[in-house]
Amino acid sequence: MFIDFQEQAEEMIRRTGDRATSGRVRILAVLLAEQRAVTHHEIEERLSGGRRLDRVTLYRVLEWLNEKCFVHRVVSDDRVWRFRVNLDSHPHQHAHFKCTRCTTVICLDDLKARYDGPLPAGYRSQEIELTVKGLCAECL
Amino acid sequence: MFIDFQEQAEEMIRRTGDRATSGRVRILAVLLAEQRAVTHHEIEERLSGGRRLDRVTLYRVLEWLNEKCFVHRVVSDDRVWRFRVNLDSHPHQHAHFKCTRCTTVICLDDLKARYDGPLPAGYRSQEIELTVKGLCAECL
DNA sequence: ATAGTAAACGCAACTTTGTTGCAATACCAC
DNA sequence: GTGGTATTGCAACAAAGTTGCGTTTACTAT
Repeated sequence: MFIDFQEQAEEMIRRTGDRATSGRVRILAVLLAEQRAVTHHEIEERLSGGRRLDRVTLYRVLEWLNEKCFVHRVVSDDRVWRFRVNLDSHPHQHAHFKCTRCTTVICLDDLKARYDGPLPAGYRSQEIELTVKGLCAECL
Repeated sequence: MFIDFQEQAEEMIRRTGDRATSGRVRILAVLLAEQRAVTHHEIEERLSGGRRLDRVTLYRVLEWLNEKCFVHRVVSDDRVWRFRVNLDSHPHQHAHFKCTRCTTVICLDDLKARYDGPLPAGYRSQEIELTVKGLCAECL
């Protein structure tokens, strides 16, 4: 098990063959340390300590991490993307839970989102997005 | 069955007791005529014929229609809200299909979105949002 | 260790989507 | 028709994300 997320992040990034820049390492480390889907804004806050990192760079790194399948995007009704690391034991196809009070998003790993119902003729399903909205333990 | 959506829209609105303004009638008529969830932008286009209608008014009318349960919002990963009329036979809790090529959104009325799996202890589910993404018959 | 080079980055400006405050207008009741 | 108030239109703002371009940085080859 990795204790140092920074180190783990760097190793993951190097394996892609692309450059292990300080921005990529720091951002992925933040995501690895987090247990839930975090917004662009939340990542920015957690990075505020070290060297300045531009908003745009953060957007581009997140897009890159998504391409490399290190993270996945979570959509929400507040029109803000959230990002979460894909651990090995974390399949891409799964549901999310969003608390309607504190807006925290977690992944429901236990469940593989499924849709077995009928689609109109000629339609083909590629991916499922399932969000359960409600109250988390803190807000209940 | 109503042939004139304008007329149907006006009647629906009058029953609320609120004012039947031309904006509300026209917007609801557009939504009644449509068989799918449409974006703010698409509604604007369909209204371009008549008198000028401000963007802001459109936003406010859509919010009002949502409050009155005449329409419901559909979330999507392009961060754009879509709106669809709630016909009587159209329960609020249902799934949506979004074509990944033409971005058209339809409602999967046959299916009542359900999530029976486990939530973490202390969590309570209020609402489900299920979107099936794939290719529609036109784009396949 | 050093230099060359392409990939990333930072900055500034822009776009899209949606919101707010306030004065002007248009519904509806009378 | 007249008047009061719910809506509207305008202008300005806000948040989230994107694009273009010159500068810096990380890797590669020496």
